[in-house]
Amino acid sequence: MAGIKEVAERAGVSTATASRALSGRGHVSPAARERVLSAAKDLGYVMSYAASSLASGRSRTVGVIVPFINSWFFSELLEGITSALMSEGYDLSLYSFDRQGQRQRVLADYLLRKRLDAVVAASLRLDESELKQLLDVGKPIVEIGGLVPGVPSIHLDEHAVARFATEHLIGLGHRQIAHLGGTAETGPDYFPMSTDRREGFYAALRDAECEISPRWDLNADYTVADGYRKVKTLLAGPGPRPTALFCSSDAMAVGAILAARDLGFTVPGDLSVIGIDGNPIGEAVGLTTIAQFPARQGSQAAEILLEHLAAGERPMAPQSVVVETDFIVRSSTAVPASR
Amino acid sequence: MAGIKEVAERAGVSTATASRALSGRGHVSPAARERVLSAAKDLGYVMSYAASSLASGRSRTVGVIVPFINSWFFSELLEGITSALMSEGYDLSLYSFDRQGQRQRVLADYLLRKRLDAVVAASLRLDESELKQLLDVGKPIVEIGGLVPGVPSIHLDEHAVARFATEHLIGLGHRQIAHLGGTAETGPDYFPMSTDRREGFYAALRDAECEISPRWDLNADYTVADGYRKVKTLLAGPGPRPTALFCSSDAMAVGAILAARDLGFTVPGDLSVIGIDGNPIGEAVGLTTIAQFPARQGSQAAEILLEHLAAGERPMAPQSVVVETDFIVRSSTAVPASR
DNA sequence: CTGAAAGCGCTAACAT
DNA sequence: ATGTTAGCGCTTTCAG
Repeated sequence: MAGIKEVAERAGVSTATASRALSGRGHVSPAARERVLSAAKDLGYVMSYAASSLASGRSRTVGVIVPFINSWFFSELLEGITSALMSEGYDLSLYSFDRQGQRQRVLADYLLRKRLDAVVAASLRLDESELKQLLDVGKPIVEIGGLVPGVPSIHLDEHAVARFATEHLIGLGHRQIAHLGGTAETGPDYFPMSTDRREGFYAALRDAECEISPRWDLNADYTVADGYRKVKTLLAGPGPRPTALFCSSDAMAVGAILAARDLGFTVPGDLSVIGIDGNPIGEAVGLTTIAQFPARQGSQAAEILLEHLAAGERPMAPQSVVVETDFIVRSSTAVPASR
Repeated sequence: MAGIKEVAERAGVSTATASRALSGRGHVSPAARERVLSAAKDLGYVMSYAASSLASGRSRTVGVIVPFINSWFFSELLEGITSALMSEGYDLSLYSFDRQGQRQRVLADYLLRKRLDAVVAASLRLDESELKQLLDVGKPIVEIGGLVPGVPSIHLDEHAVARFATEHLIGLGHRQIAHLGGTAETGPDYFPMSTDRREGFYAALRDAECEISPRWDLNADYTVADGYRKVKTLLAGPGPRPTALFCSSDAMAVGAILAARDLGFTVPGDLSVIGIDGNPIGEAVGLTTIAQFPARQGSQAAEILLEHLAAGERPMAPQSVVVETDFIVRSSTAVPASR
């Protein structure tokens, strides 16, 4: 297998010039560059990343940490990050942990050493010392969907979005509105995702002086199945029923709609349902939702990092990007039936 | 930042011994090992993977190639691969391509060079020359869900599974059975996923001498939304309706059930529906399905690779593992209504 | 703009 | 069991 030495020889230049021509760093005469490039092509030259990385300190690899992969949001996110990274020739190293000392190992070993040029962390909860470590090492990092002081982040305005969704229901005339949020924690490693949404929801309720009932505050694990279960229990139970339901995710909202239908209720006739996400799964049940385009968030995060890496070593400005959302009105929300 | 040299010094041994103690390769006296390990801990030593990789030719990184990330099957797969890899301290490099020369670049640059120790390819269609390259380089590789001659693979017996599902419907008394398969291609890079399932379906139909109608042969893109659309068109259209429907994926089956319900049909009363996957999304609509546990497939693939890497360099035996499935009967299938 | 040469930090013979 | 030493293949000063 040909190395840079063979390429240089064939092109009649030194390995230094070959390296410069190949990497695009430093000046090389057009003629020399041309010869190097074609020599490389002739020989089927492929750079050794290990060697390059050892010598230069750059690895052309970005680490991505997610709480789990199999969820609509995070897999879309990954999709976006992957494509942004690949089109710049960067590698993506994927990490996901939720138990044991894996967290320590990943954060310490992988992030702190030359292995990674940058990190995108989704919902990752960094404590002070971890953050300090990362910043000390000078690794660019961006958070998606979580706030860590001092770290650039991309996220939606959870509070405002939840409030907006709730106000949509209120605007339609609903006063009895239930809340289906995410289960509190994904463990200590990651941010709970729906805390701010819950607050936005209640803020809207309070402003409109709607009744607030703890019986109408549900939590599920973000899946269709659990949303179905929890909402079925609520609707089938005794006591007054809400006329509308706010869900922290579309998947749970779909579960909720199916549960309502199974009990003989109509949506939106007997129950209006709104979700957050823009998960296509909602289409088939006509779910009204607020779309947040996670793939775009992912590629945006990657681009910020890539730009930073291209520009050089100055520390990252802790910018905070609030992503745009679309309000998608379908058929799951309507004015409440008059009683 | 401390290197192996400092660690060796502090432990009072040579770097060679330190290296051996740290990596576990070669013999080191318990005493020396102890001293090295504690010196490493004291200094917060973290190995440089670039250097290690350059010197040893091993990168402790496994490449994973998937057609896309955001689908239940592939993200479950990834989940399984990730956890198997992480628990052995391996890194996972994620690739996904569907256009441009990315394919070439990934296959040539990444797989052929020292960057990766092994590869798991999901549904990846390798042509002869690519395969030859990979085998020449001696990189262990396992395919999931696709057959490439000479490459070890993990997959279900698509034909048998589809046949089994179809025979379940036939066994209930159905004779008018429609087929909802996957759209033919994901591009030239990957295997179409449902070809064998389609054949198994028709084999069962032929054996039972059921009628076969091209009008009842649908294709969708594996999503709930598209399944919904296609089935709604079928059921709302003129002409005889099937009494049962076989779907190549649970997501499409869910779409089908929702479409049927929206048209006022009951499932399974007017239409029995069966899927393949074991996607939890089917739970909420009572979908009968054949579960295939992709996460398990992923970790199995990773374990095969890891074992091979641990054992040394002999070429991989092109074993072919057929994964187990579970038949999960819920409420979407029943005997046809007598007409 | 180009070349010579000194490493990057670790591993693996080889020798002891 | 341990130490010595020669690289792994590339990048990057530093001279020219």
